[in-house]
Parts: sequence; structure tokens; C-alpha cells
Amino acid sequence: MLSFFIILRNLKLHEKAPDLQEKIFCYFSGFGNVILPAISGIRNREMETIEVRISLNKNFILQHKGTLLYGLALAILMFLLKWLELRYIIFDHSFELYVGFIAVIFTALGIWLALKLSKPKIETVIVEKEVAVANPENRVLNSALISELQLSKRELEILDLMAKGLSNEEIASSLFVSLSTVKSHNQNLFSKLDVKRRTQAVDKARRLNLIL
Amino acid sequence: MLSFFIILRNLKLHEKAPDLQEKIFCYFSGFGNVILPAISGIRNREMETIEVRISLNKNFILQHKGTLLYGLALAILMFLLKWLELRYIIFDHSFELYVGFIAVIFTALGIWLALKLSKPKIETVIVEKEVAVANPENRVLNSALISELQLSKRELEILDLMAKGLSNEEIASSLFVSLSTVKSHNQNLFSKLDVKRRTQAVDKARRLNLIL
DNA sequence: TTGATTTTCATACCAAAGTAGGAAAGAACA
DNA sequence: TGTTCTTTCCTACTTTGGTATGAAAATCAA
Repeated sequence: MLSFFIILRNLKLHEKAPDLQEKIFCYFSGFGNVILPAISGIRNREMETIEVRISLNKNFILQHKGTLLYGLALAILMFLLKWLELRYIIFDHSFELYVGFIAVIFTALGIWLALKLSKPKIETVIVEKEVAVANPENRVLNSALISELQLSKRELEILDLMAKGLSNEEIASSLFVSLSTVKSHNQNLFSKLDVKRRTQAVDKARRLNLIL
Repeated sequence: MLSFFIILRNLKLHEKAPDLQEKIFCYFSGFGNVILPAISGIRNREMETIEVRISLNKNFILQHKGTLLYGLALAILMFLLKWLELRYIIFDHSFELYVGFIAVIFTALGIWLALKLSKPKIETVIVEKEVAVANPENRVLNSALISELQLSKRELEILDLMAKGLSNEEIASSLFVSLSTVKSHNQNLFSKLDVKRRTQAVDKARRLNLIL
């Protein structure tokens, strides 16, 4: 669009301007060919940088700088090429020398470009090494079986204390109930576990992970 | 400086070119102003995207490809621009075409060389991954403590059966001894373990690994 | 509100465990 | 041969554990 209006303006100036002004405009138009791309590049880059920073939170200053250097390098080389052309057209230098010089210049440009923009990456290879960790005695309550046997909360409490070696009287004191209560629970517990005595109950409970 | 020489060239062409050709040159110069920023903009955007992807995925090839495409695009554009210029200067354009082609070729060559010479480093990082080993109850008899407590072989036998839930009578039958014998051993055992009842003895023995 | 389940408690009685004292036989070691 | 320890066994007695029966209160779900 900007160029479109430049063309329009050029046409206008061309119709109105005398021969001298037309010449000056054309000269500065050529000057704009160098500056415009550079300015445009910067602007586009800046916008891109902002966008990327928002989405990815990355630092693009180096890349920004790289593009600037790249643009300047191209501009300088383009100028140099044109200058050589002009000298050749005006002063008629050797053809082979000119071509050879061009080849060297642009090879170096390519190398410089690649090295500048392609930084040697360090590729990280992650190797997972399994280390066996001894798992300490890790016993888990057999909740499913507890539900299946329909052991009540109180019964489990008594079973646990029984396994710790407490007598009925001691269990009663511990739970703030009477001896009769403990005996009642014991009866229910033994019946559910199908055992005859506390030692059997404890042994079975351990084997079945009803207690830890 | 570049513009200065462009001015010089234009003066020359102005002196040689007819009025019509001068106009056409100015228009196409303006046309170039549209294409360059647009292509540059696209390239920049694409490059940013590629670089971002690379930094995330660490894909080195994509970065190279981007650089190549970018360089080639600019080189082709430069060639096209020159070709257009030459067409309207009314020179023998085979020479300028040749020079422009040389520039493109050697830029690509330079890029290719640099990429060839720069190899990515490979760094190996070892990550230890802990794997829990399913370790079944792995209990070992505490022989040292058994000796320290001076538990006899018979006492240990009885302790083991007691933990399995056998009554005194059942233990006696099991070991082909009388009930009195078992009671005698129990007394000795309880005394050595400093406990008052079988459930305490069993609990303590388990905790101290006197039985499995 | 009703019914089922859990928790609590008591009584009477029997079985098993635990205590204390004593003794004999066998095995191992100095 | 004598000593010590282990194993075996008995008796009398006390304490604890287990069984059976019955009932009341509390909690929870329908």
C-alpha cells in the first residue's frame, strides 16, 4: 500500500514537476529502496518479537540483532556489487576478476550467515538408569477383606490392642469400656474370624493383613 | 553512499534513456517496494516461528532449512530485482544475469559449507530413576539377640507354635510332651522376655525378630 | 418414625493360662 | 567326677480368657 501511494505521488510529480525536480525525486526514490526494507524489517521483527514474547516468554533480542546485522551485511554487499558494476561499466575492468571477486564475497557471506544463525546446539541425550530401591516393609490393610468379614470399627480396635499383648482388662481401660464389653466384642470377633482364641485371632489377622 | 552512486547511474541512464523508459523504471522501482517488505515480513514471521519451535523441540534441521530458504529467497529476490533493472536499462543482460546467478550460487555454497562444518555436540545426561522393588517381607532371625537372651531351642519351638495360635495343650501334643512341660517352658520364656502373657511374648518376639 | 445394626453392659459358669515350688534325667564341659 | 544347663514332669492354686444368655442405649438408613 505504501508503495502504491509512492507510485501515485511519482505520477503526480512527474506530471507537475519540471525536468529537474523529477530527477531529484527519482534519485531519492532509489535511496528509499535501501532504507525502506531495513525499516520494514525492523518493524515486522519488533511485532513478531512482542507476539512471541507474549506466548512463549522468550528473549529475542539476539535474533533481532542478528536480522539487523544480516540486513546491513546484505545492504553493504549490494552496494559493493553495484559499485563494482559501475566501475566495470564506466572503466571496463577485467571480466574474470570481477566474477571471481563476486564468488568469494558471496561464499563468505553464506558461511557467515550459516555460522551466525545456526549456533551449534548441544543435543542432550537423556539416559534413564534404573536404580533399585529397597522397599521397606510396606504392609497395607486388607480393607476389602475387612468389609467382607464385616468387622466393625470397634472390633478392629480391639484386635489391634490384642495383638499388642494387652489383656482384656487392659483393653477395657484403654477404650474406656467395661470388661464385659470387651468380652462381647471378642466373641463377635472370634466368630467372624472363625477362631477359638486370641492367639489364633492375632495370627490370622496378621496373615490376612487385617492389622498392620 | 549507495544512493549517491544510484544517482550517478540514473544520470547516465537519464541521458541515454528516452522519456518513456525512464517512467517505466520509476514505476517498477516502486513495485519493488511492495514485494520486498511483504516477502521480508513473511520470512521474518516464518523464521521466528521456526526458531521458537526449535528452541522448544531442539530440532536442528528445521533451523537449517529456515536459514537456507531465507537466504535463497533473498538471493532470488535480488536477482529478480537486478533482472528487472537490466531489462529497462537496455543493456546486454546476459552479463548481469550471469553475475546475479553467481551471487545466488555462492551464497548457497557458503551456507552449505558452514552447515557442513558445524556439527552439533552431543551431551549425555544420566538420570537416575528410582524403581521401587517389590520386596516381600524379608525377615531374618535375630540370632544375636536370641543368644543374648539365652533362649533355648525348645523355648523357641514353643514360642513359634504359640505365635501360630496353638494352645498349651496343643503345643504339648505337637511336641510329644506333657502340658506341665509346656507350662514350665512358658514360665522360663516369659521370664527371659520379661512379659506376662503369651500375647505379649508373641508381640515382642515379632518386633525383635525372634520368630519369623 | 421405624427397623436394623452397633455398642455397651451384666451375670453365671467353665476352660485355659499362668504362678510357685519341687524333682529327676540327660547332655556338655572342665 | 562334679557342675551347670536343658528338658521333662508333677501338684496346688490363682488369674484370665472364653461361652452363653439377655437387655438397653445409641446410631444410621430408609
